[in-house]
Amino acid sequence: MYRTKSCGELNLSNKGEVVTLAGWVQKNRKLGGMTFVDVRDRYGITQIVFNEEVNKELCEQANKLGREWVIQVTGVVEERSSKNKNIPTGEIEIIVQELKILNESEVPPFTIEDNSDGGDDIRMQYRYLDIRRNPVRNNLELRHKIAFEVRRFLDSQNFLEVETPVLIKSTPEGARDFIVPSRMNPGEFYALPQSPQQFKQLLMVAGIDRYFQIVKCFRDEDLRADRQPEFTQIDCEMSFVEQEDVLNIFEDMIKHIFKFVKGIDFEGNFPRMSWHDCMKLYGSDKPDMRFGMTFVELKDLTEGYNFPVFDAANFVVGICAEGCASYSRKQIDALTDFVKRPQIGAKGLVYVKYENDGSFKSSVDKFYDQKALAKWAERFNAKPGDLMLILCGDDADKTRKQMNELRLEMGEQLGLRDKNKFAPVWVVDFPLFEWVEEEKRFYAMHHPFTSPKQEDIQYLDSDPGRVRANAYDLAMNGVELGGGSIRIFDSQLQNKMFELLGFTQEKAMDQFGCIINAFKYGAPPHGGLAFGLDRLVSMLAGLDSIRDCIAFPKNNSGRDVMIDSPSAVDKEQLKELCLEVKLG
RNA sequence: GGUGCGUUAGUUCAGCUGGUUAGAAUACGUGCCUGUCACGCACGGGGUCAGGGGUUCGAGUCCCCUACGCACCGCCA
Repeated sequence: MYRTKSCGELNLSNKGEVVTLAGWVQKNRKLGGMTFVDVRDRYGITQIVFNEEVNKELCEQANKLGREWVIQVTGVVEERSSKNKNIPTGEIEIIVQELKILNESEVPPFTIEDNSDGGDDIRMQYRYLDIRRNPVRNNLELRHKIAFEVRRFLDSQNFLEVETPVLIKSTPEGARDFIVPSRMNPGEFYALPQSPQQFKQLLMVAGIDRYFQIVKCFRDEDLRADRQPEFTQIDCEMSFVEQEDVLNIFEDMIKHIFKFVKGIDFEGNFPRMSWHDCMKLYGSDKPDMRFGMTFVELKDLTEGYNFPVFDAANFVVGICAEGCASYSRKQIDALTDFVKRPQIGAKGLVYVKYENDGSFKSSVDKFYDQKALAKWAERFNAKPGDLMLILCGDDADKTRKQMNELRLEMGEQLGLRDKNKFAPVWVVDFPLFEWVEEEKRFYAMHHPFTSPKQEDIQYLDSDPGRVRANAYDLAMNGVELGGGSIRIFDSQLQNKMFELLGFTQEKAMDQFGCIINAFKYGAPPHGGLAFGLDRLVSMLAGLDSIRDCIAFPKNNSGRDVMIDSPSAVDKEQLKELCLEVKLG
């Protein structure tokens, strides 16, 4: 037996026991004839002591120990004469009788401590050392707990976890597929699933009326701090349900996770907001509801004052930053630069300070008198001391998007984006279609199986852009945690959708033939959703990047710098696959 | 495909307007130190300044290209 106790569990109640511990050398402190060594394992750190006067040979051996050597020690648990209140085992230490070096270690490239001196790059390259650190391991433990609670909750609700294949069929709609060549079928390829969408719907046809799966999904698109090419979804589908049922069950699931993982109770039900209102008030379909500062539209109030910039724009929108009238010229210039960055692309920023004496001071004083500005302030519901920030543009959607960035930046600056506060919102009534100008055609905003709202079916032909879908997202703190929809289960309506999306019958059969056929055999009404597990974990852990809660993540260019993938393959392998690589 | 920032010791960084031998902290090594726990003290080793090209009497510093990293835009049904 390598150990009788872990390095995190001993305390005064174990005084006098003879124990054996195994772990890594965290630190070696020599004080003259005495040597203290911290031994670390997954559970904690325990101090072991060597004394030259008691056993010189053992002490000399201890002095040779280097960081991250793996050792096994046997000794007696004793009360410390000077205690360390900062760690759970700080009241005891082990008087070592036997020391065995199980393995030596090279000096690690960075320090294995909570505040490591290593940067992201080198920590990813040596991720197996990084995971020895508490912050990273804690994230993995939290991830485990969340996945565990998801299973516990869904099991209690009669959901069945079913595995679906990873080698499936490529469909050109949506994100790019990762493709996998088939040796036994030369010239043909599998695709890795972007989601198990079709399979979970087929499971509904198969009578598995409550399905879920915690499953890897793959999308060959560019990465972000919150996007990895392979990521994990909590994928769910239910039969004989309406939107209301789905929202309620999964709201309960999210509440269950927060309660049992973090001890957080939400007050009442999650608010719901239509997609249209979200865009109008927040300029985003994943609004950060931790703070207000909602959009106020001003175009009508700006007209008739010969301010060329606003007169030339179709759309004028602003936010009111409470108590920010004291912002300096420098601070406002910085905000102007912020919105003018190419990523945001605004031409400029108009400000109006509502001074404490009740007067207004603005960047457009030349055009608007105090009376006009007072009317603006009224619409903003502004108080003396507030700062109004205004953007304009021709494209209302684009301008709202820019204002969204500014709103989030102001929320950040004012400390309103508290990581310990969680503000969920169900975004509902998404449009069914999205017009893609470059291709002059409609695309399914969610996916082609999403059902239109019953009352909007009448506009399918005349005004497709007006049709709303039974689709929904759960947003929290400005992050899209998940989303889904009620699916079409009527073959005729499904065919109509394919037609509107520009699929010929042949193309629809080629890509979705299986599900079209399956729906001929008694498809139940069904719907579902999927949550991003990585995002959920990062949210609960307060992380800025989902990488920090993934054991072995990929870097910005989709590379695993630890195992150095992707990589070239042997010519023989390519030959077997009938493939030839030609780099442009 | 694009934009911005970055690349200097094992690591994290500083290095000003171009000017002697490129610094700090930490890590590492050696010695001292009997209650440390971010131990302390002393000494020491450690650099292709990402790579290439250019400007200059002179480049870590300025310019261009390439590579890599991070953030973002496009993209992500």
